Amino acid sequence: MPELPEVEIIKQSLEKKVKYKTINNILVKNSNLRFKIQKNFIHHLKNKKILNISRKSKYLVIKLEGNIFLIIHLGMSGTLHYLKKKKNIFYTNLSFYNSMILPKKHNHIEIIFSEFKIVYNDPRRFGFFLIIKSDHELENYFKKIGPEPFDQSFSYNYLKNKFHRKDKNIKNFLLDQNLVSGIGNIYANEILFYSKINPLKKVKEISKNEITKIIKYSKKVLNNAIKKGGSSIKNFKNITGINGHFQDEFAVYDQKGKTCPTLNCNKKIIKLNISNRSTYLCKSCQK
DNA sequence: AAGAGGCCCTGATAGC
DNA sequence: TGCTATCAGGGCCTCT
Repeated sequence: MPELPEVEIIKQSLEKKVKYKTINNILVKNSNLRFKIQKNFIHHLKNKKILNISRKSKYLVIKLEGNIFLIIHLGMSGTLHYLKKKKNIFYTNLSFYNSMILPKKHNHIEIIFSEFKIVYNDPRRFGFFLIIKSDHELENYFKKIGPEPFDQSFSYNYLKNKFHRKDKNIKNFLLDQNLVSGIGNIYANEILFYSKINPLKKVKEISKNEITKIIKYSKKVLNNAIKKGGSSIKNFKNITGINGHFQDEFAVYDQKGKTCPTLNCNKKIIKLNISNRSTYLCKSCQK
């Protein structure tokens, strides 16, 4: 579900609630997430104060006392929910992603604080929680992950080198987290539309001018999505509170059959399947 | 050895 | 209404 902008929104709201707070307890109701919850998971988190919350591409990184890091990845369907305590009862107040009422099923992990708790819900269980025990190990964990579009190292020369003689198409390149991180299927479609590049174009064929556009629009699209609070699609039925609004501005994603938003282009948006991911484009604008 | 596709899993929706 | 098939925001693993 969440790509870089959604994880950034979650990070910001989570930070407000949990920074400098101490974890009282952890409840693991289902340890079978993408990866099995580690054996000493609870031990490493219990009674630890949260010192910092950061985001690395689509990962949340929570730093705790004692050089312990909790990595959370939300996979396709993971959401975090803030529940406030009143007279020893936890009330749903606000979720970090969708602001929906806490679903009845698939609440796998609860992180309990004195005045509230954070509940992790994930129907598909593609997400995971992982404990990392040192700075060194953390550095190592993210070693293979490519730069995010906001990084200095996501530069013209970086892309020029990575594109050189490579047969990969540009859509798959943007989705490969080892090459550039944080972009998922929605934003890959959007970035290529604004860059006027056909998703099937081989990266070795991409021009200098197009490289510049990819860099420009990767930042622009992601930044704009963050400003709009991310994209909330496929909402649950009972929603209260804050949603993201970027889905209202999709140029091509999920817009099959609609008219291309480019001025004076009257062609329809088409849908292709590339490596089993839905791909939307305007054949006339994207060459 | 790079690159494409299968697969992990549940739920929503479309079509019959 | 109720069945079946298809699809979904990710990414690891296995094939070729």
